[in-house]
Amino acid sequence: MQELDERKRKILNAIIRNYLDTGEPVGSRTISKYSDLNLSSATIRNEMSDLEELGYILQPHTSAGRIPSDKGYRFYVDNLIADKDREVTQMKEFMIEHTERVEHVLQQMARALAANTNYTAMITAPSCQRNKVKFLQLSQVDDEQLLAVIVTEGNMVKNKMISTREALDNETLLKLNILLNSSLNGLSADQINLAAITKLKEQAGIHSNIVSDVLDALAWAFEEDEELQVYTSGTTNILKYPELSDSQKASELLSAFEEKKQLVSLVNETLSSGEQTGIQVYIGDESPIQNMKDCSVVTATYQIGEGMQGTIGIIGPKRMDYENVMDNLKTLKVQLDSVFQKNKDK
Amino acid sequence: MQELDERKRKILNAIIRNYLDTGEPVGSRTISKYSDLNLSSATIRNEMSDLEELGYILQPHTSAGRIPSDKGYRFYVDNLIADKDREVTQMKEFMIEHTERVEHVLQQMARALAANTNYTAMITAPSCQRNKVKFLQLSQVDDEQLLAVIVTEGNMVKNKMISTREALDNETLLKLNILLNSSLNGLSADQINLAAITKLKEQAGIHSNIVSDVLDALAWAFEEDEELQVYTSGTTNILKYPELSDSQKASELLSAFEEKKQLVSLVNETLSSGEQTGIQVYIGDESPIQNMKDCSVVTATYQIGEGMQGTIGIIGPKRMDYENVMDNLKTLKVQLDSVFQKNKDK
DNA sequence: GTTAGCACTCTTAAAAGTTGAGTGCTAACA
DNA sequence: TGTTAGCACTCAACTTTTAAGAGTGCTAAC
Repeated sequence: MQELDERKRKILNAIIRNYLDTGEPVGSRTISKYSDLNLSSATIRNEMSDLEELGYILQPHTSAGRIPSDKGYRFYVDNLIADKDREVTQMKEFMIEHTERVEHVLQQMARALAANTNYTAMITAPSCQRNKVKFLQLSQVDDEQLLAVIVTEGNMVKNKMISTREALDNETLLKLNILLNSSLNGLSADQINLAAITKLKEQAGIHSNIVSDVLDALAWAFEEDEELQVYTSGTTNILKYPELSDSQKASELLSAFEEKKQLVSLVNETLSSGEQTGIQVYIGDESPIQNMKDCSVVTATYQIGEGMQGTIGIIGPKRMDYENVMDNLKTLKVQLDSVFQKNKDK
Repeated sequence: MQELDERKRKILNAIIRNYLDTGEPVGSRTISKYSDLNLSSATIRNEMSDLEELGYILQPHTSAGRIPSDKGYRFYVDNLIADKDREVTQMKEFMIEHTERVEHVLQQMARALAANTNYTAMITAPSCQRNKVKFLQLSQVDDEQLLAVIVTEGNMVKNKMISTREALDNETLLKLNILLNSSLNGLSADQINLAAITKLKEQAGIHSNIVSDVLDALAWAFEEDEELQVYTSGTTNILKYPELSDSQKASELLSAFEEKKQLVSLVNETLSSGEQTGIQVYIGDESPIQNMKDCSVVTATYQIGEGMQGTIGIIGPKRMDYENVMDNLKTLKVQLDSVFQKNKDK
């Protein structure tokens, strides 16, 4: 029924674990001694030969040990990792009791994650696509400029300058603010449709052009959010792994981290994967980002009610410590969930 | 009178220019053929021997060509670079006509600079140390949270959440806003002294604790500004230069770029150097950042009236194209000056 | 089915040899 | 006195050789 019997699984497991440790191809003798199978190296060799034929492991060259193939890693991730109960990590101390700027929390998280794992960490701010406006305010900053401040449910603060022909008087401003708040509060981006906009403009009367600008600002804020808010940390960690640190590959990878836009496709892929509760693992070519074909990427989404969600990701060599990484991600995911939940309850 | 006669200067110049091109030690024969001095390699050798004794050039090992020493580069930068008139670069197109968020402008600038030079670029936002408050507003975001929005003269927007025990009514909020604006507008950080604070609190009456929080927020905003607002681009460019791209050095440098805090000392050094109009060049050990002892750093400050200023920097190998870099910086400096000036005039 | 043994392969590291750019020095020249 | 040609010498970098070691596949015996 199964492609791999118990013994083959044990051997594959042993090979991969060993390779994760050392980064060196692992030979039959090593397994024979290391594992609790009590088999001679010759027997292991036979099994390895089978495993290679089945595509789970491969030889970098004749008469070298074996290394896991992408398929091998995949099997490992799917079947061989024990789902061990995770303890609370020291990350907890980064949790902020009082409401702080979300951006800082995320940057801290990324830092902790990178330090914990020795790989590269990325975190995106919760996507605002279906996020709700909590508070909105226009202020006259100087004669020709209005400042629009937008606060979302998740306590993200956005602001945008709006140029105007001339200053508005206080009363008008007050009215506009009341109007905007009463009309838009509690609405998410996709709830602000044409009908709502038309009605709003109608009510604004001669100031409908300002309303227009505010809506633009709103759209811009949401959009910017989705495109750019990616926090990374530990990008230089990849230099620690010889298989990634040659000039060519390292440069490509680091550029991808610097130009955060590229990371967005990773996020989109993760978000749209349906697998929203668990953890996503992309091994080698499975990754949506071409530059990362020599890496593995592990992602998780964290969620806040109402479909608002963000992504956490770890990028490292294929031989990353999947168990530890997945563990870390799970923990962080839970914590982020609860942080944002708390803020929301307040 | 001069330590170096005309011929030695020419030879030194030729050596450095050649080395900048190739990155390889340059030998006597090369100079003999390449320069317009019409001297045999033997003569050049004699001169080189002198130059070495004087400390301007050095040999990586016996029987290799010569490379410039830090002192050599220094002489080159100070004396040998022609101060050519710079044309308008394509950077102009990044100039934003309408008032946009400063952060974006700076990030764009950094990108352009890095692309232009093939080195790493950094730009700091104008320091707020002596920056003035232009506008300040408190808003009740929800029952327990106030949002303080601060806009400075340079159109930097800062915001900070303030937790309160209970919601304030509209009228109180209005009064507080008026009080804060009338008291603080036009003041710079160092003008908000104890006397001003005491008076302000007095006027705030029972809400003096909120005023306290606002002042904290203000201090925090200014502080954060100074510590973190550094935009970098092209960090991976250093991998293009073999002398910097070995794992060890590259990793140190890239970490410095990632942890932007380290770059702050560079800024402080530059700002406090007095040399406010021109361009500062740190060669090798001259750099205030230890990690950069194998690099050269070129910085410029741009200014906005009232002592508000920021820093632009280029980090690259010692054999960077100083002429081009200094040119780029000068151009950008002028343009930044004018952009901010324009915003201010508006 | 498992294991021991052996011949064979292939990488890696070290050693030895080769090359060539570049120097320093000396002696001759203008 | 400054310049140049010539030559012996040095040293990094490259190539080749050699040796060692890890690991395999296969066969034959248990």
